[in-house]
Amino acid sequence: MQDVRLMFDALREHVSRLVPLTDDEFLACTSLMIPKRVRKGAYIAQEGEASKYLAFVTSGCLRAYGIDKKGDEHIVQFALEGWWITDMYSFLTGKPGECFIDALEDSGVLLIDSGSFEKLCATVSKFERYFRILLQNNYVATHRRVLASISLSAEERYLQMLDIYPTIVQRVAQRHIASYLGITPEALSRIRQRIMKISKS
Amino acid sequence: MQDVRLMFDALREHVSRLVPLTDDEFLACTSLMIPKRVRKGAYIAQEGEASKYLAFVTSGCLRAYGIDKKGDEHIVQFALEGWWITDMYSFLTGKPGECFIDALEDSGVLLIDSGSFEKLCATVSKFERYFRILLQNNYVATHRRVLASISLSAEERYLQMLDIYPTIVQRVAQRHIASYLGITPEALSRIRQRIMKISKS
DNA sequence: CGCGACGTTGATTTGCCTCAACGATTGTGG
DNA sequence: CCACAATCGTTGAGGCAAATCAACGTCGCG
Repeated sequence: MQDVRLMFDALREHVSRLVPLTDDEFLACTSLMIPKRVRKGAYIAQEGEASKYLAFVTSGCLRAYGIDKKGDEHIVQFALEGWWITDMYSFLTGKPGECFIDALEDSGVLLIDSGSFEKLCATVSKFERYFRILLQNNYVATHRRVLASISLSAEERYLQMLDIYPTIVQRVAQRHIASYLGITPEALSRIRQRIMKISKS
Repeated sequence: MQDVRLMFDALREHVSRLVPLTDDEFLACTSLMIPKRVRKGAYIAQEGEASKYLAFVTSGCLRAYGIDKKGDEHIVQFALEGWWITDMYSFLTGKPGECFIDALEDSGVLLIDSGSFEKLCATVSKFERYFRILLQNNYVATHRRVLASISLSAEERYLQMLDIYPTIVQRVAQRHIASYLGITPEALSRIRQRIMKISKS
């Protein structure tokens, strides 16, 4: 695990990429964020419980997932270093959450609760700007995923994921990739086998 | 079609619901927005062409859709009165668009180009705030849709849509609903038939 | 070492797609 | 005002991609 200083450096680096910050502006945010280690398998949000925090991942990997009535998991989002993750519904409304968020690797996160988040946006307009831009980018990515899910075959969706998120495919267990794509682990195994054969010939 | 004044009233009404505005603040935005009628079937964005505008719908109904290599349409989003719609990728980057946006009914929209949009957000911080909140709400809705698409059957997705967007299901042609759900019109027809029978018995 | 989780492979089933035909509705030109 | 074409929703028959169920080898870990 990295030093707390390094965690904040990572955050500043990522914010500055979209919105340059002065030292003072960044300081306003560090005082509101709680550094935390999350061990592999540990949760930062659980369905049915209010999830107060928005998390910035400084190291490791987390996932957000829902559970259907058959008890199967369905991964809605992965978050590697430099990504934000939360149960947005619960974060915004304060109501019980709709999904689980846990760590797939030993990870480090910076947490901010919704009250502090609103205060930060209201006080430092550059942060409001930063999150507006971040959410716009997320809008593009998520709408692409929706389009893929209604227009592509399982194999095409896997190839698209390999293209867009090669790192995730490398680091995460295959059954989690399958879950993210909306298919069974067996189906993904066969798809990979098919791709191997074709690319060899 | 409604009077231009009414179109701006509708916008103000919707913005104020999230962020109260003074007359001056709202004025800054009216001067940047272009009112326009969009006849049924007319486009406000086309794939491959840069789409400069973000649109607020004051009346009628629009849709955003992509076309796959077989030539089939896949609807990513509907927008009724009070909704915003754009090809966000093209709007943000200025690059050629990824989808088409056209009107399903005679409609009225207020258009703002990306330059004016950025200026508005930079000048009037309440608008930046408004869009940040709007995008957060969109985040919740779109992630729910993703979860539905990877975890629910076609019938369950249809029932969910009936629950969340009953107005859209009423107003829009069935094949468009099918397209939005990622199924064929035939499949939707059979699903509806099955539901009718069950609810009658 | 032995247990459990994971990925693979095979056999079977199934939900939805594809293709085709049909009636109902809409709108269009003569 | 009516014939006509076009579009839409429905229904049926057959096919296919992916799910399900089951068995097996491998690996990491207690």
